[in-house]
Amino acid sequence: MANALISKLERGADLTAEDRTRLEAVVRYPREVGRRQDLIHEGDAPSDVQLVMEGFACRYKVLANGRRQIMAFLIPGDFCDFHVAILGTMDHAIATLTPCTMVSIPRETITDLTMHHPRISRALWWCTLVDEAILREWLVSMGQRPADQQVAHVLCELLVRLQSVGRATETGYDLPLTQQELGDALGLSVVHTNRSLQTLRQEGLIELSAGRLSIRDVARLKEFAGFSPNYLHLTSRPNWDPQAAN
Amino acid sequence: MANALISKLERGADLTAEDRTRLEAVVRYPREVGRRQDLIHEGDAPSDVQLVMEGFACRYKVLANGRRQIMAFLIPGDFCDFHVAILGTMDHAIATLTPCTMVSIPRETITDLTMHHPRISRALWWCTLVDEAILREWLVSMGQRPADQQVAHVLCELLVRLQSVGRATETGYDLPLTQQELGDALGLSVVHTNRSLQTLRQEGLIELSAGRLSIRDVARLKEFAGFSPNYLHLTSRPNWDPQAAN
DNA sequence: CGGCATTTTGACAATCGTCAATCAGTGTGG
DNA sequence: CCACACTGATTGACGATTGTCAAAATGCCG
Repeated sequence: MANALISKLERGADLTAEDRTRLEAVVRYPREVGRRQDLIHEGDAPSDVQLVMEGFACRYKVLANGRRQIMAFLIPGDFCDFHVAILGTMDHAIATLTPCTMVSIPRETITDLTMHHPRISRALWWCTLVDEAILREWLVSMGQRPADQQVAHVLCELLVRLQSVGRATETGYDLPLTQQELGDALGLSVVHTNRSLQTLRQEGLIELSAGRLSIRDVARLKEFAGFSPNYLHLTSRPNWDPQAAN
Repeated sequence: MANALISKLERGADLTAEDRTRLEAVVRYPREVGRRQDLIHEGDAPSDVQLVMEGFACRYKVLANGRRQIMAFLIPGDFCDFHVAILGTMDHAIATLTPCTMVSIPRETITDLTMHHPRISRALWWCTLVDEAILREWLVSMGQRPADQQVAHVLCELLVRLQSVGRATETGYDLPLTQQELGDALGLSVVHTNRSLQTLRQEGLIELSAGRLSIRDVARLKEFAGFSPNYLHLTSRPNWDPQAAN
């Protein structure tokens, strides 16, 4: 499977062969982490930045009342804690949802990339801003879409995101999440998440079992969800010449 | 009233006198915009970046069914569309909520600041990451907090944010939003927003009338809301020496 | 087979939305 | 000064969505 980080960054800026080589070097020493392991806790100030190369992870917060909100699904190519280099401490926790392959990048490497490699720096900015756009869309979903459309929407989003790093076919992908985890992400109870999934099945929109999602009619699912991929900014970057900026 | 942008950036990085002078120059030509004016539409690709110097604005999206979700309140010192320089097009719209004083910054100025002024660049990164943290906290609120706590939480957040740019006292501030606008931000109906505010009043936590909010017991309101300001990252930045990165 | 996590179902309750009416405040024109 | 219109806040009645609790069914793994 291709290097998900590079696939992703290529969408944010035109990298040169040298940029790619440099990035290859950065992700050279992967490590394996089991399922449901905390990677970073709230309040931590880690010195390395972690990157998901394989598997699913999530950002989450647990409230005093014990309720958990998952705020992002991290898939191959996603940074866990890029912010820490600038904000200092984590304001949320990160955990794996499945067994994952992770890479640690020293903070100095990040600083070097952002200071001396304008195309990579720009691509990293792009990643951060897309993450923010995804958060906004989740907020829209939670605020304004009924539960079944919300579920449909996140399934569409994962389809597009996983496709963009070569982890999904045209119509399906491995979805190794429990309904509890899905519900924690959508602000729904397990029971209601389950019933929403039933609706999608009964509508003939999806098949989901044993961790495998097959979308029976992608166009119809997207329409049902009100999904428009523009917020993922996968196409039509503005032209930009790093030399012109000097 | 002090320059809100500089107050804000100072929290993200140690600026030099020269940095401050440069920023002063950037925000020199303000313009006035009336209440409830669209500043940027979804799909726009503006060439300037806009900045709120005075007043309240918001990010929002309108769905096909006509429902609106406000995804951020923009207060003095906040950038409207910093992303556009890198993402190309707006994936959401921005409008004023009150009469506003705005400043336009050419995209080239932004590029110059980010490329040649490491402390300012870092401060801008800081702003983006804090915006993202605020979004995450809104997501937590919408997903896991009941309506009255949600209202209390956003009131606490605005208290702290407005204080940090000198627009709030220890216990209150001008809140020129209608309950409809508040509800659109929280994913609640007007009616339910109203009833949640009543609860807070009856609990003796706040007084709100004629656009002025007085918090009768800040500590108790924060406790009621489950508010912890850590996600705003107003204190304890990591030490960082721009020279060391070279 | 047994044990455990996960999914599914049913019954019921709580939260929240919708609709519609009323009330309060503000500004305008006569 | 008052009638009027308009916006926003508030209230009541009711219904829909979603949550909670508890139990049963299913699937997976040793």
